[in-house]
Amino acid sequence: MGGVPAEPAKQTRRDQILAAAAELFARHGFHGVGIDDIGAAVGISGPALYRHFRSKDAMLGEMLTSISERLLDGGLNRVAASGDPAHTLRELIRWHVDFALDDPALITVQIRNLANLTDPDRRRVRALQRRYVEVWVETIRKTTPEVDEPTARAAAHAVFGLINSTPHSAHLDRDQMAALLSQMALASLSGALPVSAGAS
Amino acid sequence: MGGVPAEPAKQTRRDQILAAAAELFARHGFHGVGIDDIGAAVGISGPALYRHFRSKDAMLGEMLTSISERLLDGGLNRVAASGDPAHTLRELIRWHVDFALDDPALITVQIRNLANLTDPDRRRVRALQRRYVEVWVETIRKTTPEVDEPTARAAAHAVFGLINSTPHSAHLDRDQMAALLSQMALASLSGALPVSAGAS
DNA sequence: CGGCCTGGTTAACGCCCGTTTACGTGAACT
DNA sequence: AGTTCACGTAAACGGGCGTTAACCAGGCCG
Repeated sequence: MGGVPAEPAKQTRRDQILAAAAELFARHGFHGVGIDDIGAAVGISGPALYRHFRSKDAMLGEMLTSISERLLDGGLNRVAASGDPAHTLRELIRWHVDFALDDPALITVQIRNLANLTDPDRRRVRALQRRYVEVWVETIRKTTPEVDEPTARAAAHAVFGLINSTPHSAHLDRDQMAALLSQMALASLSGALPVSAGAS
Repeated sequence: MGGVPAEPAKQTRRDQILAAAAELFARHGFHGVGIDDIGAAVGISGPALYRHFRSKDAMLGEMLTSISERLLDGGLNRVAASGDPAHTLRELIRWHVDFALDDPALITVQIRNLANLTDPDRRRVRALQRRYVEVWVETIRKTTPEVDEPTARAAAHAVFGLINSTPHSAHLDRDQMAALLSQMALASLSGALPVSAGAS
């Protein structure tokens, strides 16, 4: 018990609110959650939130921006610390899988509530997301130079969809889930990408 | 064109409204779309919609129910008309890919707006979705009997996520997209499923 | 011709909910 | 001790929006 509760205290309230709000937004959607609900979730009631955030939209904005930044930063780090592209790709997959498994609520919110962002916030978030996608595209094309860029981009989106499916299943042990998703992601890329058949 | 416009005429208004509403819901979210917006999209204005639907929630309910029914029916048909499981699986993939590519708006709505359904509607939709997942799970387990049921279910969800990513990319030719998604889906299943490694 | 059903219209109602205001409290610093 | 500031509270405001009401045009049937 007698710990050192000094440094978490600074961030606690804001972050606590953001975490609670993320959970609620994920479950009920942005408009399905009232300001009072969010307050209640952290023990304070209603308009007290305005001591910490300018508006409800600002909460969502900050939430999605920070998610996108974290994703992008993690991706860039994996790429920077890498050897061959194949290894980098596996690292990217592992990174994204871990993220999705550790914060399913954030994933859900980011997917479902982009439309509820303020215009400038949405631009910011989209820009970050695009850069993150580019990290994947470059890595994919280094492992498999035959694929053209649009295909690589579509494949990246598909893999995101695959990994982000995690909030919908969730009835598997975390490690098993991580292994399954990683293997499927890798297989979907290495097994399908070189082939660009013309099916009609 | 002296055709036989008898039977389409009956459905037109309702379906036209549903189609327009689906497009709008997909883009702006259920609450981001006003009743007036939907009316404007089909040339009538506002409350005229109440001649065709009991409420705005009823529109969403009917929309999602019919999507789920169509998906399930299509799945059941492919399974019924099948030979070996491997072929059935490819048919299921093709079916889902075609659906997602032909109606990206419906896919988006179904993913993003489950939470906005009325409780009884949500139960109905979820029941249909579960049955659809079971169709996949059974087929998967017939092709690869070693995998346990929870894993097969998680894999099915992952494949849905992969295929349903289509609204996010969409900058590829339709046939190329179909081929890419089908190949990735198949690869993710056949390349990863037998392997159930214990990663830590 | 005259009534009825169908599918529109516009205006008004009423609620929900984000936001603002006015106010209170206790810790902290001078 | 007194001022200040961080953090809460409860009450009032105001707009947006789903829904309802009242009304109307036209096709069809008797």
